[in-house]
Amino acid sequence: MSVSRPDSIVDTLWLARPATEVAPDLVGCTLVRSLADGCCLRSQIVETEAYTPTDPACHGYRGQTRRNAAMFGRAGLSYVYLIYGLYHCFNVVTDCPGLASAVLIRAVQLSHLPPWASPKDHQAPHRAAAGPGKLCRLLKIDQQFNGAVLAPETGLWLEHRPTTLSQPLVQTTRIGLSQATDLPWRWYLANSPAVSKP
DNA sequence: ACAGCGATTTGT
DNA sequence: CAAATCGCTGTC
Repeated sequence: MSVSRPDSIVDTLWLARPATEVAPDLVGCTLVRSLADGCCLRSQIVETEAYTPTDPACHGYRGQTRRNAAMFGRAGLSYVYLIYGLYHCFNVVTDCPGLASAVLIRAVQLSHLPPWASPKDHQAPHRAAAGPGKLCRLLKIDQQFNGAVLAPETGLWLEHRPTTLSQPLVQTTRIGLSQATDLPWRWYLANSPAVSKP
């Protein structure tokens, strides 16, 4: 008899592929955040971007530093970094150890907002986690998760998506970059109100 | 050392 | 459109 945890992604093999293959497959997956007080937040990933070792826009493109070390780790780790000194961005590490490869989670949609969501979030609930910095703030994802394993034990993990997506997947260019702006490595769920920039 | 800038968000 | 504000990068 094994303890049933059928939905959590214990196996990380499917993440050990190039970020450009994993990124579209992460759309539609559930991102779960469980907090020490027992509060559990479930959200659907609606927008992702891929970053690869040969990609000038990738943080690891110019080699490993203390900040980006996690993205050189094994698939299934989380890479969290601070942007503009005040927002965190959350990535799922992919591909083989030694390769700087990750998928940025740009937007999620929550079924229920947590108590600490702002009044503005409640006015437009589907926009509350529309953006990489906003979703980290809302899900309380910060540097403590940098390099952490994505698993129920750490309080942050993935669950498989349904076999068929509710909407078609759209592939476009990435957002906010000054380099490699032409690579079509952004994916999002068509018609989703939770996407950072439809 | 130090200036400049970024996978962002918000308010003017 | 500018501010907020930390860490990495290139240059002096």
